[in-house]
Amino acid sequence: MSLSTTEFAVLGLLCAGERSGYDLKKVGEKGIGYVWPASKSQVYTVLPRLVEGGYATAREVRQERLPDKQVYRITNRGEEALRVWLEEPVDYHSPRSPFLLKIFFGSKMSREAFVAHIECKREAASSDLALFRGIEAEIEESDWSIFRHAPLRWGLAHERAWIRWCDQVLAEVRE
Amino acid sequence: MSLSTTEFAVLGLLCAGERSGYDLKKVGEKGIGYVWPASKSQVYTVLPRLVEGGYATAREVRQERLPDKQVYRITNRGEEALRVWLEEPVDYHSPRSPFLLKIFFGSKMSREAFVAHIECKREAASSDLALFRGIEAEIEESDWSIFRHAPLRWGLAHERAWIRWCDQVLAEVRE
DNA sequence: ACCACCATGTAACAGGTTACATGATTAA
DNA sequence: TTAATCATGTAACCTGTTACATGGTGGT
Repeated sequence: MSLSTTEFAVLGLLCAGERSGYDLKKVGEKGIGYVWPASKSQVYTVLPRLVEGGYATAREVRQERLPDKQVYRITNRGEEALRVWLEEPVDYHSPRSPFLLKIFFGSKMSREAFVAHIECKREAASSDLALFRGIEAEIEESDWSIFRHAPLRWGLAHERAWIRWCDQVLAEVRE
Repeated sequence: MSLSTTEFAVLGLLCAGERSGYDLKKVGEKGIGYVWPASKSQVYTVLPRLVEGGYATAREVRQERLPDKQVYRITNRGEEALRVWLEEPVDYHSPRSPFLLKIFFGSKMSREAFVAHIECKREAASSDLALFRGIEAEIEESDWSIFRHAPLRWGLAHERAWIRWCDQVLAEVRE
């Protein structure tokens, strides 16, 4: 029985301590959210499978006022499986980009639509950049390790590269 | 009946003229391959669906020596559908990166494994960069439009950004 | 009164991958 | 003779998304 990437992502989050599905969904959004987004239902689907495979254990927690919940804890086996997976090489198949696909077929659309696409992408990149900068600022107070910093820095570099690219393309189209 | 991104990608390729499934698979590999890779079986699955929807027509071509083949041609309806889709805005949800996911959980792996990941990524980026540079050189002879140039230039910028990022991370880890 | 948050799940569906299956021709 | 190219498809499977379904608590 092998685990999916999402399952390993959940195991990774469980390393920080006991969590419910609901917690994971929230914690997941900020943090690994922009690296490996997972839908709520996917998280709930995955958790019992981890228990089944012996990678985690579940425990019911009774609450007053609030609904009862299932809380999951990673097992030794889970930690070991995570470590092994983490240390395995990744394969870098280029991720699909519907955006670049449209640009590629840019000759089949109106000039206005093409420009609009680039402008829109530029704005999206700007706003993501601002978002990442916000996170960066927060981090500087609390001190984060390189493992959190590095992906964030990629985010920053990536969005900046997109902005430069958009500007170049816009300049060329307008001349 | 709505089309998937792969179906639009195929329609886009069919704009250049009649093609068989086999042709598309090959043409697809170089060109849009690094922007929207499609497996052989996916192409063959998609083609009859395009015909069914009236976006393309199929015609059998008899060949001597070589096996007979189905050749597909885009219809007016197909061209129109493509144009409409192309001009629609894209949503930019951050693509999943198993690589960054592993980096994020870098504290759970050995230092050596971590360094190996970064070095490996750097090499992959270098070799992709070389590949893109090769394509760029070819292009300069034949003259390509901005629509082909722009995605390629993104590829170049992207790989260069990765290399810089890897170097930064390696420097930090080693100190 | 209404909305957001807590909390968990199921079912249907979409999109895609991998492996399986076949078989002639041609160049090294 | 071995492998690559031409040529097409099916079937099983995996992963993930969206919509559906429920219901109490607490703030504005």
